[in-house]
Amino acid sequence: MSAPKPHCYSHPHPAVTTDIAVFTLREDALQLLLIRRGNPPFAGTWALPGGFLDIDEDLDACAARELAEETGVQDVYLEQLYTFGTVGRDPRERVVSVAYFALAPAERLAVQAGDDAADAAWFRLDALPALAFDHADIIATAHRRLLAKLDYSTIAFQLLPETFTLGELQQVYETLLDAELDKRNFRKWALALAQIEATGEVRRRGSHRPARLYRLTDRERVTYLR
Amino acid sequence: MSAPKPHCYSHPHPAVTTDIAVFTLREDALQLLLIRRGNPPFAGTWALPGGFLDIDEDLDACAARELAEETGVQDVYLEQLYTFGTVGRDPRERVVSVAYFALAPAERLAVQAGDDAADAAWFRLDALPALAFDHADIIATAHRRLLAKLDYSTIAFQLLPETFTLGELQQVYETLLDAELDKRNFRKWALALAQIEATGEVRRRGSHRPARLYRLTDRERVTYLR
DNA sequence: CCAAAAGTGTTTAATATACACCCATGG
DNA sequence: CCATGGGTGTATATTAAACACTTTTGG
Repeated sequence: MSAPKPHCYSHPHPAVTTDIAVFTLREDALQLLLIRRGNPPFAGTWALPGGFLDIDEDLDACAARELAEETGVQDVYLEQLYTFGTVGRDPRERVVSVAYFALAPAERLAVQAGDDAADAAWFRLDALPALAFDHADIIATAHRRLLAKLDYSTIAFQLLPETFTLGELQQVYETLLDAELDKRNFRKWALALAQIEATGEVRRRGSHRPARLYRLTDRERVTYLR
Repeated sequence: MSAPKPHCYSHPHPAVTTDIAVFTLREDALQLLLIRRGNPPFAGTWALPGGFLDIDEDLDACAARELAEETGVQDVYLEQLYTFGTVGRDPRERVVSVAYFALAPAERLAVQAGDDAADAAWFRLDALPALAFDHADIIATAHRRLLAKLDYSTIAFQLLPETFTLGELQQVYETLLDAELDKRNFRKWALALAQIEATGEVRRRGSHRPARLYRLTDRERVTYLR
């Protein structure tokens, strides 16, 4: 039943995996992408997408590949989060997992279960199911990091499509911070960052004044403030 | 010549190591602890202390153990930094290194080469020797993180002994920031943090007014500001 | 008495917060 | 014409920065 084991070392080696916490904003809520595990351990349980590092593959590449294979999600903002390696976190063998977190606008996310995953779906962060391994810890760490980075980086812009209105940007911050912000102060702040510029276009949506569209000046780049 | 290789897996596993960047303040400069490698690869070259993860050992424990074994340094503030896993960063085999950074007051550091290390010594951060592997990258990342954390945490207090004067605290910040700070503003800020309290004792050193001693209220704890 | 670091407040500038009305559109 | 979200400025409060002299000690 067991496969041949041709990869031998003079001292024991842990396995190395990546796990990815992908956040997006859907239905005015912060949501997280999970897969339902198709194989043991924890078969049938929801988990972060992720998997084993190929021996000739960089860590970032592994995260991007596993995410694409298991969920169909590609070309998102990916950032290394923290490495989880507690003994016993995986019942099969010693596994050290390099966790990533990812952000993407909901528009760009065509999710489809693949590969190892029986299913892939979005969950509101405030209504997560039971999770495999220590993935609840990883998610908590990722969420903390995301909130901390709001204060001193432009990371939240990664949750918006290429062009967006100031109202949409404000909604992103309001959802993430779970707080209402003053419209005039927010706009002053956002424009003073000098990270966005008007495209010159407007968006007409609904029966009200059209909204000016903006884009990042330094496209797809997260910059640090202060 | 080669050892037996009794540890076999059905797919190839990278090796996992920890490397530790220990900072201290000595001679009014930020200094880093390096070891001279005793064995290939890079035998004779300076490198960060570190080594292979034991299969039943947590990552933090590995960092603490390797640091103690190779340099004699114990009981320092240790924090996971970033995981470096570029293919080819170690010529022997695929190695993923979970890097840590550490801070300690110079007083507590009785450095002695051990184990794998032919020598252990402090280097000013602005005068580092050639380094093994990608350790120059790790050090640069650690230094960036240290400076970033100055702004929003009490991490710098880890570079001071249990009791210290406000003048010493100011020197820590001035050295790290490479800038002069206003004494009155600095003291106002430090006391407003509500992280330190006067011990009631004073220190007499040199022919001038004795300085009040302070300690952290929440001892050995790094807190986040703002 | 001299040198050296410790200790102490006030004024000014910069930044952040509070707050209310008109605009342009679709239906 | 009305409902809806877009767009705009000023006054106040808070926080940060600039700045100089007296104190205590050892030698």
